[in-house]
Amino acid sequence: MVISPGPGFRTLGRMASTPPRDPDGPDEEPRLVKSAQRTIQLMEMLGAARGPITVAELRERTGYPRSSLHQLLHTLIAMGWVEQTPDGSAVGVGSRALLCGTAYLDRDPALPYAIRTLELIGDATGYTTHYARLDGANVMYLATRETIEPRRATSRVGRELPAHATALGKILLAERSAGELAELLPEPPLPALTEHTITDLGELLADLELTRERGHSLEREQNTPGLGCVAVAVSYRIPATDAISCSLPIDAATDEELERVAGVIHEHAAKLAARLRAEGIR
Amino acid sequence: MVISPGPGFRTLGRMASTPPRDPDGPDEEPRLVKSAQRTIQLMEMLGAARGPITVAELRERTGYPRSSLHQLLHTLIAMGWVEQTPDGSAVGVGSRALLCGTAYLDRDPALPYAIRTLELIGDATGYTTHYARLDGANVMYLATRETIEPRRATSRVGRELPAHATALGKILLAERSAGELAELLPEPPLPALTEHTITDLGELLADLELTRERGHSLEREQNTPGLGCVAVAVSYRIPATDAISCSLPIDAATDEELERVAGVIHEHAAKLAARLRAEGIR
DNA sequence: CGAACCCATTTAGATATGTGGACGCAGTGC
DNA sequence: GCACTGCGTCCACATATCTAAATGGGTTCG
Repeated sequence: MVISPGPGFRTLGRMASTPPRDPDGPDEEPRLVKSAQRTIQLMEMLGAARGPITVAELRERTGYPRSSLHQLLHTLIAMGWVEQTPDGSAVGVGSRALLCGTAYLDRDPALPYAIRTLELIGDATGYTTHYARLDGANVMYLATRETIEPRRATSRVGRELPAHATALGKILLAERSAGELAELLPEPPLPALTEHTITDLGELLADLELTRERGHSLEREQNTPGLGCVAVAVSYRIPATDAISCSLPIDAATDEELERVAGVIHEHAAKLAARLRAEGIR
Repeated sequence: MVISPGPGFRTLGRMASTPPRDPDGPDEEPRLVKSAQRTIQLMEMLGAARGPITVAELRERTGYPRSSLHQLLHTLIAMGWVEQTPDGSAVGVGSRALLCGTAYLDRDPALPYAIRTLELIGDATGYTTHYARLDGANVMYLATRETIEPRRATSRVGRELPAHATALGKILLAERSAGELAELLPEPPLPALTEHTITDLGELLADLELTRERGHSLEREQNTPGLGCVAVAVSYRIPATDAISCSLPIDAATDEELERVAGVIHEHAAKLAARLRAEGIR
């Protein structure tokens, strides 16, 4: 029961009750559900961790009070979205989360076509091929067609890499206006994955301009030592959100070879886009 | 990192798989968080759907009041776990959920070894190979090594199929005692995926007995028309939770060929299990 | 052995959320 | 054009959750 205070004061606690929030964001969200937010944040934190992490560490990182955290974890464990290590000392993402997350792939009508295209490109070039989508400032791998030597480290479906450090990302960034880029990209300096990653914004913009003229994007060891990449956008949306790439061992990544591979990808990507448009997939 | 399959759970959570719908019993639920439960149930419902579904349909299936559902959806959309179709009329699983869910795969120390084993078996047999784990009454596919002709329909990582309808599931069920099976399996009749699926419990138990004697499990068109399967357990846990299978076109699935393939899987599965035990992966 | 510490759980009061109904809008059928 | 229907949003109260502090069990160290 709340005693309504004197004149002028009708707030219950809504104004003063934003302790752990961005004080800079002036845009008030239309009342998000705190428990739901925390639930999701917990899952994301568990997902971002290398392996199982202890409850104490979770508490530290989230700042949630002990009892609140325990209640949430109990709920998530009961539902199979969080699992405990056999000794019960640490927690990690559970199998139900995998089941649900991969449903994202099923939902995507473009993917079956994309996968077929990857097969064709893989056969034609002999290199590992990827299909990815721009997700904020990152690219997310949606499908992979490995060659004999699997490079699991970088290719797993569902993984994200910074867009500016990948050929896939750069061809997609090249479709955006300067304003969109400013909103999309993180504050410089851009994070570096290798010593070749472009970290300077001006340099990136110049590279994007070259990419636009060229029609495909290139990258040499900018995200993974020993690998080079060439990517082409799949234009079934404007701006394009999806792209296809081939990864080459750095020794094979000569200008001529990259050019040749780019041609192959271009051809298949154009056919794929035409097919998607024709199927009404937007 | 161990899925606790039914029994074997420890202190924290009780099994509470359903929404709060039985107030009659002596419910000693350790107070699950309602918003968190709903959040997860929403995600699971979205994940189980074929594609995007309308809010109205969600409301029908969940029974949540309109305003509550909208608040939750807003929260989930703001966090990227739910996405709206371009016209805003329907919702589906978002990309962040994929990112988080696939982290389950990264967390599993056995998987890198398993993937290498799949490559070897795939090369040796020429068939599509799967690595899967028992998850309740289902098997969950954790890794796949496709051959040229991808059978995406059944093989996607993260998907689950009823254990009794798959070779992978049957070899794992064969490791369980009658009591465990009774707890694990759904009420008969067992759900059928094809006309060949075993739906009778007695028949299944007889098949499991044969499987035990044989050392590997067999299946012909019990889950997918046109496909047969043979599977062997990976014994690095007791009872085994993981298994490896090969899928053969039904025409190729003669007794002799299945026997030959089983031998190959057996050999590699034994090596894999030995390696996992030696690495201290339990 | 005991003190100090860390942790999961419990509790009661302080907040945040859930709920049903009201409202305005848009599409539909007559 | 109008009533009807279904939807998303808003509101205020009833309810559920969150929080901080207290509790009790376990482990570590001197």
